[in-house]
Amino acid sequence: MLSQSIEDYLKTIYKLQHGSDAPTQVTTSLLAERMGVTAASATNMIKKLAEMNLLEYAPYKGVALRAAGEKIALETIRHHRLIELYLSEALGYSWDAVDAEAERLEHAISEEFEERIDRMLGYPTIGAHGEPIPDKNGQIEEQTYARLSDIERGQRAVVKRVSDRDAAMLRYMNDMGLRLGTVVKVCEKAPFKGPLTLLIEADQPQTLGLEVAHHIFVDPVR
Amino acid sequence: MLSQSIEDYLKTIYKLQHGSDAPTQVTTSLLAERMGVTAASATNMIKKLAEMNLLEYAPYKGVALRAAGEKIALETIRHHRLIELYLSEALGYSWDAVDAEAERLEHAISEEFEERIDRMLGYPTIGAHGEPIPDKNGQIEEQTYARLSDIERGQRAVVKRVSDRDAAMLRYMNDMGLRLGTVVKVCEKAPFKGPLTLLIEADQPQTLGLEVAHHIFVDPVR
DNA sequence: TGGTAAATTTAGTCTTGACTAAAATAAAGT
DNA sequence: ACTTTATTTTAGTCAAGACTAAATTTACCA
Repeated sequence: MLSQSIEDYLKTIYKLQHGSDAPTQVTTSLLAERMGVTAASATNMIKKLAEMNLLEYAPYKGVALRAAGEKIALETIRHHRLIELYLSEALGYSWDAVDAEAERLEHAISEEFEERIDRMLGYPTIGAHGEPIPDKNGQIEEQTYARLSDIERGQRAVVKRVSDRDAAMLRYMNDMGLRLGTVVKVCEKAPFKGPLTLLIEADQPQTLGLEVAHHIFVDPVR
Repeated sequence: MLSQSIEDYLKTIYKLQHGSDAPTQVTTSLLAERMGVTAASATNMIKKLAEMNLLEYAPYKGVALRAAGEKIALETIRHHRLIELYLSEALGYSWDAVDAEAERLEHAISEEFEERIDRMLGYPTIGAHGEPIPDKNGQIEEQTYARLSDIERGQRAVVKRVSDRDAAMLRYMNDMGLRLGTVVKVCEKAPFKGPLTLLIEADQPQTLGLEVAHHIFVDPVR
């Protein structure tokens, strides 16, 4: 059994490599920042993971997962996303609360637990925030969506995924009435990176800062 | 936040102090054995817990929980038993599988999780194996039942609780058809600590070794 | 009551994964 | 191309919680 810490590092590296922010290289400092540790600590762990053949390490350059490391990362992500969805569907957790809870549970559950909630949820492929859930074999379908911030004025779009990085932002989006599948229409876009005005289904128009819109992924309609 | 290890020690001490096996003293070696560590390791932890005022420690004699330690123990036990019941009721876990899963989950769940499953289960007071579940304030109603091994021939009794110490034994009891609430009748008792013959409700009579019967707690009827 | 066996504690080590401070390397600007 | 700055790595610590081996205490029995 691998330590919780190792699983977390691998998961974080995977998400950095495949995230929508598309970093060229996964550097030590970036990883350290995401893990909430110092760069020195990250270097230590990187060396250990490289030693275990879980990743490719070019000192001073960055890291990349090897097949074995990616497998573990995907298993961990699968656990995380299944638990998030379960918390949301079966226990009524809100969008912004599932991540923190899943963060701890993902390291504690057995294969049996995973299988039971997977079955109970009907073998889902999309998580609570719209992320793809890797299957048991570690297969994952990474999707690429447009950002709401890039949608043209007058365009309508379906909310497909939201970033789960910031719980407060998730709560804000939730309180605005945004859900997965919600159809939104961009009514206005203020100039100079100003806020956009959004119409959510039959609701009243609301303004939304670019920063938030940047973390909402949509599929334009028509 | 206290470490997982500390919670486990406190929980184990509580169970030793209040268990049906009624040990006179909770000794270092007994605690070490239950925790699966060496006596030296147990001594270290005991000293640390005494330092934290969580328990009373008389070197070479034994330990006893102080109020603060008991509170933590009961919170941990509450988590454990709520999770066990949830796994059993909501996820279809078998009697013998809940303990191992709960053992890891109990340290990972939040207060919110606890509250949600508590509500979902209807604020239960009895756990999956018949143990009392401490309430949110750490109040617990310890019950004392007779052991099936002590029941006289011809007597009928209701299964109220089973020991959860040995998963294999739990599985065996389960496969025999024993459940909480099951009414059993002792048909025969072989001499010299021999097996007893049991009639389970409308079933065929079955023989059961004393060792197992010792771990089944019942309420005699009539 | 003294001697031995069993239980307990002490002393010292190990591993994991964090940290700080210092050294080394890479990158960027003049 | 050289210097400054930022990033990364190295070196050395620390805390938690386990371990083994040795020393100590208790308990029991002759």
